[in-house]
Amino acid sequence: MAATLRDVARVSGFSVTTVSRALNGHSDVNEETRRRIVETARQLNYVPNRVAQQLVTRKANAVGLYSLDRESFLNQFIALMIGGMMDEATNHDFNLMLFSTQRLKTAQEAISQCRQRGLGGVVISGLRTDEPWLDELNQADFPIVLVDVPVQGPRATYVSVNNVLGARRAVDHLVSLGHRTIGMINGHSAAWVSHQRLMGYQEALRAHGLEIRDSYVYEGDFSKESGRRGAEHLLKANPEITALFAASDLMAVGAVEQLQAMGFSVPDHVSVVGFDDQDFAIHVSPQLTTIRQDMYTFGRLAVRELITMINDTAYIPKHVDLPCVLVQRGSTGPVRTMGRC
Amino acid sequence: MAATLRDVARVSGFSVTTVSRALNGHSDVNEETRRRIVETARQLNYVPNRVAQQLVTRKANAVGLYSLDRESFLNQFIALMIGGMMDEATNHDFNLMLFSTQRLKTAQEAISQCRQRGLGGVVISGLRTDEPWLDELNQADFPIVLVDVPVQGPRATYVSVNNVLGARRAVDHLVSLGHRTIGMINGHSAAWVSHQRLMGYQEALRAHGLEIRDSYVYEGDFSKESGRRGAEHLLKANPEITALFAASDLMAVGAVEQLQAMGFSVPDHVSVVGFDDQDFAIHVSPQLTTIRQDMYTFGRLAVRELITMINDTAYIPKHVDLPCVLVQRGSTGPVRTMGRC
DNA sequence: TCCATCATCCGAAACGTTTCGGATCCCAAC
DNA sequence: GTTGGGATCCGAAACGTTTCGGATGATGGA
Repeated sequence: MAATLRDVARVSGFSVTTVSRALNGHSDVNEETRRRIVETARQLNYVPNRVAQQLVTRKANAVGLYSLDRESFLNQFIALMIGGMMDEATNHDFNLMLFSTQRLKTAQEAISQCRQRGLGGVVISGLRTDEPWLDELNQADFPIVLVDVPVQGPRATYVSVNNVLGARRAVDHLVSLGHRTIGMINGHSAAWVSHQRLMGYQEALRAHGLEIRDSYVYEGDFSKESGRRGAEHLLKANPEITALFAASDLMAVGAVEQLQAMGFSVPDHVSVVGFDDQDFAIHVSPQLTTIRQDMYTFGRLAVRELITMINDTAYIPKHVDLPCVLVQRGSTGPVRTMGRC
Repeated sequence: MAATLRDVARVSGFSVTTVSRALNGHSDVNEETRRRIVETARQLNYVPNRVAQQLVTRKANAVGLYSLDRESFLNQFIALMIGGMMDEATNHDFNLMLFSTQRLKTAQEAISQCRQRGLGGVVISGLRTDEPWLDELNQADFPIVLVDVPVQGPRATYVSVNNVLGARRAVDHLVSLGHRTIGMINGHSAAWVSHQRLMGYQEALRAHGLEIRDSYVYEGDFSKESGRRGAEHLLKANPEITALFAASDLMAVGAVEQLQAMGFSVPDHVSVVGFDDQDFAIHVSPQLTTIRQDMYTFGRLAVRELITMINDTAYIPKHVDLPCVLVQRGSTGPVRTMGRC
């Protein structure tokens, strides 16, 4: 069907070897013959068979991506991240092959699937920290980049937003508005980011000389409903709270709705800041003050690190830690010094 | 490095041929020898090299996916759709290879890229109807499934939500609530879905014996801002309008915001129904009545059609047209017979 | 004249599979 | 005893590349 290297050789009158070397820009081929070979290749509409190339060079110019489940709450983020990965990969003339995390039983299985396909490396997203086989990963001999799950080895690393910093910025913002009693609605503890965000929250409180109370922290699960419950529980148990920091926009929106249902005005009575800056943050009322993660850049950096690893066997991968910024909108405001209601 | 078929042959004492046939479940191999071969394969940790397999069988068990740009307004949909594609592909033991639509110049280029990789077919999403090379696609000799762009050929088809039906359902719903003067905020005309939704809107009006007026239709561009402008323009020009149908949730949200800013209550004064059922539809106030498209199923069906085409050369691909349903929420209500305000 | 060097080209092996076309052996039927 | 046929196995070619290790001929210097 499609023209092969042999066809080009036959038509142009040179050997397969010479045609290959001509087309690949090697130096030991006369400029005139190269010209003729390139010409007949064009005429025959020749395109190299990458599968055959891959078999002999053992380079796929492609990486794997495990993703797209266990993270419904981040759906739109995934799209942005994949977009960034795609662009970075395309810049390096790489392609992306998608796998489902669904049926994944062990880390070895993921690596093995990629090896079968001849892929150079893999980025895995959507893992939980309590995954039993996480430890295998850091000593794997196959380039791996994890997303939002800490791991470090000679051929493995991870990318993440600086969650500690993000949480600190959220609290800093609230403190700068005069808030002194700040509650937190956290995500579930199986997510690494939950620990980090709690840490940032506590660091910030400490830095401002504020007291850290366990009763000010509610453990949710990133869902809107848990944000609702968190707000209700925190404000009933601690009526002095004037601001809430939620570890996700979804929970923040739930909290706002619950507060409004309880008769509080946001931000007049209680300020709320979220985390993520998802689409809907600007569609709710009031618009959500939140911490923005740049998932596009995130994806780019993940793939960049991976490709660097692939191209340079000696390269020791570094942890990529992305800054995030506060986006100030309508859900936060100065504390009411007169007390509430 | 990794064990090869030859290794298994050497260790087990059989020929490469027999090992291959044993492992692939062919009938002309003794059960006892098969057992021994499988055993040594397990011991050697043998996994078949799919690249080599692919080279000889010319089956990649993988399809391409062009996507992930030109459709920022549908970001989260893409994630759901890819999720569906992944699952369907995985069920057939297929993989998905991602490409960027960004640098795509011609249809031939897409097909050629996939061919190089040995892929069996491709699904392309995010095209515009005014793409100059759309016509090439329907007579391609390479299995193609388009998303939301009509094309039909021996090896090409498209999947789409039944936009006409969806729009009709939206209008039916409004009419059943007593509305008789219904405006529409449409998307830009470069999108095929815009034409379809307008058609459905008009069909429904006709079916209910209502007048079709051009002045009741505003052409937006799917953005929130254009929804805002649409609502303002339509209600200023036609104060008798009591309901709006927007061709996207984003425009619907914009319309609601604008209406509220103009002093109208939604749904007491004006009802609004959207299209898509995006995440944020339940986070806005009032929650959005809208037409839900099931993008997950959408992705599954796209890939199913493609794989059927790949596996059966004689199969004539069918247009897949997904039903969509009305989700009734707070943004629509009975018309106020007493007039507005 | 001879030898070294250089530019240019090519044959053949290799990558790891699948599969075509036998080969071998054994047993039953004639 | 011959034949036929089934069960079981294997050698070798093929898929479309890349690349190692030369081969060839021309050129220039000694």
